[in-house]
Amino acid sequence: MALPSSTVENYLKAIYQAQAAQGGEHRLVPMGRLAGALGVVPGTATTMVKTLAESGLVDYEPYAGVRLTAAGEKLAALVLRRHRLMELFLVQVVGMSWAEVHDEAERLEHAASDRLIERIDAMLGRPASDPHGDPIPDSTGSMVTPEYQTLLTCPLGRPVVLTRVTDQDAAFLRFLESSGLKPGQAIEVEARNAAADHVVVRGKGQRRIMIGMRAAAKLQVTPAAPAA
Amino acid sequence: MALPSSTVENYLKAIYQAQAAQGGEHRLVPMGRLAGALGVVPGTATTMVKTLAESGLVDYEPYAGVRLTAAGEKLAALVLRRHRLMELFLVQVVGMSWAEVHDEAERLEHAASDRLIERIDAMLGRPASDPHGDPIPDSTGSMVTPEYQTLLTCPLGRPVVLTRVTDQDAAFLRFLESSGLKPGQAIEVEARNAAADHVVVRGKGQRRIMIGMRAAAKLQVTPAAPAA
DNA sequence: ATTTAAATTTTGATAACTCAAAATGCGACT
DNA sequence: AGTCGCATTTTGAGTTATCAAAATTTAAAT
Repeated sequence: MALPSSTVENYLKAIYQAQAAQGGEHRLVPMGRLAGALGVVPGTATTMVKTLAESGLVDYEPYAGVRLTAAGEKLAALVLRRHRLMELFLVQVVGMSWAEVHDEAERLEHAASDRLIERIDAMLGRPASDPHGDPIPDSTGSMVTPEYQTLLTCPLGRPVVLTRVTDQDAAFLRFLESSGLKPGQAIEVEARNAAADHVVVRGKGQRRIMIGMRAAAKLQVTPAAPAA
Repeated sequence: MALPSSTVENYLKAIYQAQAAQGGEHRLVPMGRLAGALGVVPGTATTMVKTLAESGLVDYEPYAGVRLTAAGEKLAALVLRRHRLMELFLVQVVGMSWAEVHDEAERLEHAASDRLIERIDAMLGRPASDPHGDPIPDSTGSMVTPEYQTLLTCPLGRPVVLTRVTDQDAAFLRFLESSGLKPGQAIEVEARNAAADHVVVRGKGQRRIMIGMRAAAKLQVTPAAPAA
């Protein structure tokens, strides 16, 4: 079996992420959603998915959707591993900004050899997560995906740490950065106002920030570690 | 005009390097040679070259060969720039070995953005040459290609510095490395023996090495700088 | 139970790149 | 000058990935 083309890698990655976004491990991803995520028309996605199914990488149920097999899931996880290690490398070693590494990694992930990825992994000290807080699968393709609370669900007035940002849009990331909201930052949710559709956050030692609820749902937090 | 595909970039690079290898700037590269360099059958090269000619990147003379236009030459030089900066980066920053970076850079050169390349260039201090001693074009695509002597043409018994190695074969490079023959090394050609088809070299403070003349022609040197 | 709206699949084309093998042109050698 | 051999080009076909638009299926609404 030949190496998967970068198109195949992108389909697997998109299916993986759509499955994760839907919560259900075993839930089928509808074609329309997949096509949208990949920027192709639905007919194209149908065609490609049928060939992926023939390769044993996905299960395809006509008119219902698609889901990764164990083999497909492993491959997808390895693509994610390359992507996330590359992002962290670009930030920590090359000094690129948090906001601009996603697109770069999107292309480099298909070109980097296993050897290079292994080197980067070692160089960075086998990191557990990338600059957005997304977990990095290990070289066997297994990954722990902790469940975090979001700014919408965490307790009010309690210190928490911003842990993960589940959006790669550069403009959004630049906004967060300019507001001091990067993973690792200690923060506190001061108030939520459903009517105004916003959440009030304060970064430790920073000024108050108001964020729409749609955006707030993308910021995941963990309870602040008690002082040692 | 859309970005050139990596296929187009590879054709331009191969034509550039074939022209350089032929010495003549304006000499035509025959189709057979080009096809061989790219690992395709001659008919494929003919077809591609005709489309490159339509894009104004090359001049094509049927049955005679192909040559880069000014536009094609600039593009080729920028591909070479990405390749060579990437190689140097992989060696100096990532710590990969001299012998293994060529293939890696061969793929990364098509995926790296201008922004990343600029960052790498700055990070490395605007280097003039890559780990093999090949000159790195600047961001406008212009490059100075100094003419060096080789182990076959330099004076005997005179101290020189190994400056450039014009072969990317990993096994050959590993041999050179294990013999202490990397660019920058001070050496001296002790003898040449045409009948035996070999050259005797001694690295400063190292043991004597015999190299076949074919290989010796690929090692370029400059006169050793007089002690300051 | 029909009808209808939306999603999905199918069909027919296209673009980029490639090969195998037949046809052609070019230069060299008698 | 004529022919022979080799390089090159042409032809026909295949692969991968895509789109537009027609046909179909499913599920929801009346």
